[in-house]
This record gives sequence, C-alpha cells and structure tokens, in this order.
Amino acid sequence: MSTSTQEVEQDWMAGDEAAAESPRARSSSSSSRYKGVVPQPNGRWGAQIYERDARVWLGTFADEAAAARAYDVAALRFRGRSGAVNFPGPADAAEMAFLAARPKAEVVDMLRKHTYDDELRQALRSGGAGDRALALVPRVSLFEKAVTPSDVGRLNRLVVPKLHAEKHFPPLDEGADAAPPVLLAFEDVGGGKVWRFRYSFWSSSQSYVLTRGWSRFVREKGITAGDTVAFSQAAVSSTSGTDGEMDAKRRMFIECRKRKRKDDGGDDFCPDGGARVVRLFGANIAGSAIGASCMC
DNA sequence: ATGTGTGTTGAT
DNA sequence: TCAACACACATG
Repeated sequence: MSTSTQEVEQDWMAGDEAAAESPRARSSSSSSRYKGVVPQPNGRWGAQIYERDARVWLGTFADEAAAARAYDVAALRFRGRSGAVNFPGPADAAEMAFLAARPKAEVVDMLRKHTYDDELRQALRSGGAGDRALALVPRVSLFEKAVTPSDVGRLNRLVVPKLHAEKHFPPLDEGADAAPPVLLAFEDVGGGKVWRFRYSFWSSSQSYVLTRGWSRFVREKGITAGDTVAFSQAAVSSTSGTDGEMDAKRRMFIECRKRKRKDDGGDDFCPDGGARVVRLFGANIAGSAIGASCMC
C-alpha cells in the first residue's frame, strides 16, 4: 500500500459504503465496523491483532479508519498477503518488502507511535527500490556455518568450510601467487550500501577465507559467535536465454541468525528478543554485487 | 485527571 | 481467533 491513509479513506468513501453510514456518526460505545478495531472509552479507537492466542496491541487512534489501517499493516506483516484486511488493494511489493525486512515488534512499535507512514515513505524514498527489491529475490539455500569466535574476532576473516567453498564459490588459483585477488561485492539490502570482501585461500591453514571487509561487516551488523551464517543463491531466473554470461554472475546470499532461535523463518511476535538476522547476498567473482540485510 | 492497554470472558 | 467490557495502571 503506497497510498496514504487519506487516500485509502477517499477510496473507501468513493467506493461502496459512502452512502451507507458515516463512521463518525456513531459513538465510541458501539463496535467498530473494522476488523481489529475496538472502541475506547474516550471515543477514540484502539487497534489490535491476535498472534496465536495472545492479543497484540497496536495502539490507539483518534480516527477509526486510521486504526483500521494500523490493523491492516500488522496483518500484512503477521500474516502476509493472505490475511484479511480492512482496505483491500493491490499488494504493494515495496511495502511488503519493507515489512518483511523488519521484526514484528518494530512494526508494532511504529504503529503504536504512529510513525509507520513516515518510516515507510522514508525507506521507500532513500534506498528504496534497490534494496527492497533485492530482498524479494527468490533464493535457494546453499550452505550454512555457525560462526566461531575467531570468525568474529581479531583475525578479521571468516573461514569458509572447504567443501562448500569449493562447491559454491569461484575457483581460486591457489598455486599462482601472482593471481589477482578475488573480490566479492555485497550489496547491503537493509542499508543499501555495498560491501566488498576478499575471498582467498590460506595455504598455512589450508582454508578458504573471506578477509578484507569482513570485520567491518561483523562490527556493523553486530554478528557474534554462535550466530549462523547461511549462504543461498538467487533462484535461477533465466532472464535472457541468449546471454550465458549470467551463469558466472549468479547472485548469492548469506544470512546470519542468532543461535537461540527455535523457529526458522516463522517469527512470532517478540517484543524484545527477536532473532537477529543478517542477510547478505551477492554475486560472483569479478566483483559484481552482493548484498546484505537484517531482519528478525 | 485522563487515556491506554490489559484482564477476562463469551461468541464465532 | 476475535471483540466486548471493565478497570488497573500509566502518564502528565
């Protein structure tokens, strides 16, 4: 929904029930015609949604429609497109991505503070299309690794399990000392920035590693030992069948979850402790783009 | 003093 | 799951 609350309201007014009855005509003592909206003693309106058995309060609103809209946003985040909504409309991919990229608790917080619209507009405006769109890229899992203390320590490198490195990463000319460094560029889906890591083989330890750039990423994303880094790859979408070059530039992803998690993707509403997920994705050898994002 | 949001219960 | 209702508790 790229439309503002006002626009939605107008659509609704012009739509069907404009002539039926005015919501403002009724008193707060009666129930709301909107799903997830409950009257408040003071004439205002509260919004709520249910997660499992528990009620999640979405805040109070002076405008009944605003409360309904808040419910809609929560429904989209909690239940996805399939969830019933007060103001049905064409699914907005950008907004869905915006929602998907944030913890439920954060979305709820924005609703309660009435800052959702602002945050959405701002996000869409500034790095917008780029990172959000990337977040929607279908991907398939490649492999995972639980990062060790040294992976997030002073060594400034991530050891990539040999088996997986050889299977999924570009081949490295380990013999040639003069070989140019292999760089992997990662585009940060969450922040829109681009990260670059050096990918190399350390003969001393006989291991494949991501070096330059890795520590900065770890620091900035707050990755800690025990988190799991999961690599995945953009699902094949044979765009132009003529150009076989895409093959060498397959976009790859990496995501990191906090150790404690007990649910995979299905994040239940958690006011505070949500599993933090850092996701990278990107592409290949010659320095194409790769990216990262955080979500709960 | 006022408004919020939870406790709780009964329906769907 | 969901809303109606009462009121304990925040908030200023």
